[in-house]
Amino acid sequence: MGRAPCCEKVGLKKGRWTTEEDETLSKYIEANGEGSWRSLPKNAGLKRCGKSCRLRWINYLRADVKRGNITTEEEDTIIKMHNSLGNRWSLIAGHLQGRTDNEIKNYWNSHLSRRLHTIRRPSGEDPPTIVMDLAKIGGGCKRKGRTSRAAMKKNNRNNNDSNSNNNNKTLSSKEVLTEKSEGESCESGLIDPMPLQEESMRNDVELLEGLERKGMILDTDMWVEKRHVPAQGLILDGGSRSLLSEEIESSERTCLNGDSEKGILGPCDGLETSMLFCDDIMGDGVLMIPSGNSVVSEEKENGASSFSEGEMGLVMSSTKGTSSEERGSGGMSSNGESGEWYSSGSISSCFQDSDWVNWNWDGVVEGPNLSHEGEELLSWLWDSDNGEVGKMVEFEQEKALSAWLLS
DNA sequence: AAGCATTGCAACCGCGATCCA
DNA sequence: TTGGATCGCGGTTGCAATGCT
Repeated sequence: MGRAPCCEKVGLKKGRWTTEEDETLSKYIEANGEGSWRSLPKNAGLKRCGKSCRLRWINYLRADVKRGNITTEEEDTIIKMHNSLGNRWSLIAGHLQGRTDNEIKNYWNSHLSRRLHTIRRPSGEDPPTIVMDLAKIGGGCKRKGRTSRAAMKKNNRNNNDSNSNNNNKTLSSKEVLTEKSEGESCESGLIDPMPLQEESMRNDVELLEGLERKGMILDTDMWVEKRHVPAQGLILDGGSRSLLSEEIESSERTCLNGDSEKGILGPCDGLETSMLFCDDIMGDGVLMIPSGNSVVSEEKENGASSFSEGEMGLVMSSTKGTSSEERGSGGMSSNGESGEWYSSGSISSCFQDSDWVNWNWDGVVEGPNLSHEGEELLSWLWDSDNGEVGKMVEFEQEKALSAWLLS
């Protein structure tokens, strides 16, 4: 038996709320207060589900709901907090005055998630093959269809203030990101590096080379040509995934196992490689793990929900693949294997030695150690970003830490 | 001008958490 | 302690709005 419905659905109205319904709901709640959502529609004379009434009130009718566009400050806060907290929209919304979880969630899904990461592949012949830069996101190639409202507003703003962006102003990476993201054309995913990003790219190169020295796989060619999987795996972002997907799918030696809809690729007969794609915080992720282990099959059964918490840049060093269970929410593997993990909003710092943290699944679950989520939050706090964003969210960081501790 | 493609947002849905008798 | 009722959250869907061809 399933649970009882929250309300009698027969005869209830669905879809958009009319102004009359809004007025009715508002007047009733103003007179009687919030709560008792189940009985509210009947008492108020609304042919709506109680849940629908609650949602309408919380997301739209409440007096303290903030209208208008998400500001850049709010956007930065969202990004930072999402990096640490994952899809905990209500928690994030709690740090943004007047914003609802639904609004934050929608904004994330429609604006932020697809432009936070991308992959670059220099045309040069030398490795490293993969270069990632936070600011290289882009909405991809020129698209058809409606320009985003944000872009329209931006265009309007730019038209009104045509000189504002032509004065060699140094853009923050996010600004660059935003500028690049809206409907600009690109070629094969390659974008000329912005001056501001060159150092970051160098860091990426150095760090990725460092990881390669650690024996981790860094080179897509290695994957495509050698199909050799070292003892480690690497989660990449959506851009990496796309690139790898293209290359691997174009390879004769590769086959999809039919679970591609779930995001699982491989294992393939005769190959040593398995890949697990997972939706990640910033869109997509790729987890590369050795085939023949239990992780792949487990993930198939469980719908590849691992790593959906949204952490970015997880690096595995376990040879047996320990990460089959959900991370971040207590559902850790209990097989007691240990490894290393890292989380960051940028893969650049992902491979810095100092950022490597030894973890132990058992410890995460039951020991006094910080949970994964906590580690992430702390890593964010430790990662003293002296930039504007970092300053701006200091207070939010404190609140986030408090919220996390309380939770 | 019409149809198509795409976006963004409001709303719905299912489920876990919490409350309470 | 138990189980039903309710709340709250996050994922997903539907559709109006809008730009492009």
